[in-house]
Amino acid sequence: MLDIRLIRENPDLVRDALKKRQADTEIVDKILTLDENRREILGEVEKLKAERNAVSKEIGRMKDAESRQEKIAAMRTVGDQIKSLDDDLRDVDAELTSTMATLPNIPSDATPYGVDESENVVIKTVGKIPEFDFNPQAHWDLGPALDIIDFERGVKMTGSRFYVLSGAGARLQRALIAYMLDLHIKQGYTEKYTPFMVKKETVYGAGQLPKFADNLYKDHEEDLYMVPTAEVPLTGYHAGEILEDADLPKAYTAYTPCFRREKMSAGRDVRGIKRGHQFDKVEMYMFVKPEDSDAAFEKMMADAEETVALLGLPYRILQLCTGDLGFGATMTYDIEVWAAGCNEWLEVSSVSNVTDFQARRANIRYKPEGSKKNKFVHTLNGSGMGLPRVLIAVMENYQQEDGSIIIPEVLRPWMGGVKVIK
RNA sequence: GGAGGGAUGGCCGAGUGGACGAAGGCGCCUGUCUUGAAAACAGGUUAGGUGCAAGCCUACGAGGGUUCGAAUCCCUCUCCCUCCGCCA
Repeated sequence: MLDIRLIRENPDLVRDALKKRQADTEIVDKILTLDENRREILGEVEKLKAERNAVSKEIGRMKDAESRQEKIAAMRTVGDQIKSLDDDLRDVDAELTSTMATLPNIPSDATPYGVDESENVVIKTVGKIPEFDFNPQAHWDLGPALDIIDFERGVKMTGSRFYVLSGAGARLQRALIAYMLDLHIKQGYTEKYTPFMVKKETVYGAGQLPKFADNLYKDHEEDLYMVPTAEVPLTGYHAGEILEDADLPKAYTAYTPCFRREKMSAGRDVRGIKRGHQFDKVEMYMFVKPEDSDAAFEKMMADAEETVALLGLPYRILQLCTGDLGFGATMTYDIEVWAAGCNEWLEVSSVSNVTDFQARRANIRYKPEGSKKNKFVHTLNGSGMGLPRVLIAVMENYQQEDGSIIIPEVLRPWMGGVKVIK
């Protein structure tokens, strides 16, 4: 959610932001009209309410029955007017809010302009793309051969794009989760275990609703949503709260499964375990003072990078351009790892500075030291990281000619002595 | 799933139709006193909207209703607690 004042006072800034995102700008005019309309009605109804309040107090003190009745009758009319204006106000308010809710955040000046993902900027590439003296296999061949990924049974039980990890495969994923959480704790994050199902308001607060309604799984009986990312419960964690200046920044990490309905046709992009409807992810999340969010962004980015670097995987960092930026983000870096069998870069992490966009929706503020006025915090989120794709990269990059997979050194503490999956 | 009880400011808690944004206490802040602190005393201490401002409006779990007027009466919902049932 953007600040209505910003839109009111600086509509061109907002229009410009929408253009950079390749989005239509007429929504701005709609908002301006609704806002003007709202304030006009508000002024009117508040004047009437002030009158009613004053006269009602008078009535309470009046002794003379006749003039008292007169006042009561007069106020009955005013009451009707108020009711009708209040109805109008509610309608305009609701429309204004729902329209505002569809407006994306304003890209940072540091975000490069671009039309779509083809214009994202590669910031750096680290590590060498491994070379094999044999033909490296993709995980969808390696996995079933080692009996660590079972596609058929996943499909049998649930449907396409579901799978079962088995034996050392399941354990390897669990090792990755434990490795990531323990590393993030060392980096200064506090671990949270959150609900995996949340209320509509919680999803809305994180900015996933209304825009991504079609991509969410929902329990209609209880009106609960399955989380599409831990970002949702971690944003909701402090929703409606006023945080203490001294308690900031707050840095959290959480492991959750993520559930996404997104319907995509079968093909290269969804092959194997690249893009299931259910996947695991470890997330980093921060609540910071506005003046600290740039530095927090750099830290989170460094933390994400360390996570992939310690695994010994070749990776590259991309800065998203304005046309590819997520709905709530002002600036985003993606980390992609090289997958030797798929022969492509896979996105495993996305780190974003959301500024006050989620905080405004979820109403998360803090009391600045020595100031009376509460301010919205800035929030940042970053994956650290998406499990299936890291699993793919480990499997494919650490494979050997006989189809076995060497376990990276950093994961061995959680592998119970297993050094090679064969 | 059934029965009952409850929800008021940072916390405790009073308030059953009229000067109540809300008594009292605790906590916190400021001042007086003090070398300093404590104590005592005095004052202050919710958030949002709107307006150039003075101010005005809104909010006592949420939403609706009754009324000239609602923390207070009525309806619906949500959450919490106790007991029964069921259950990892």
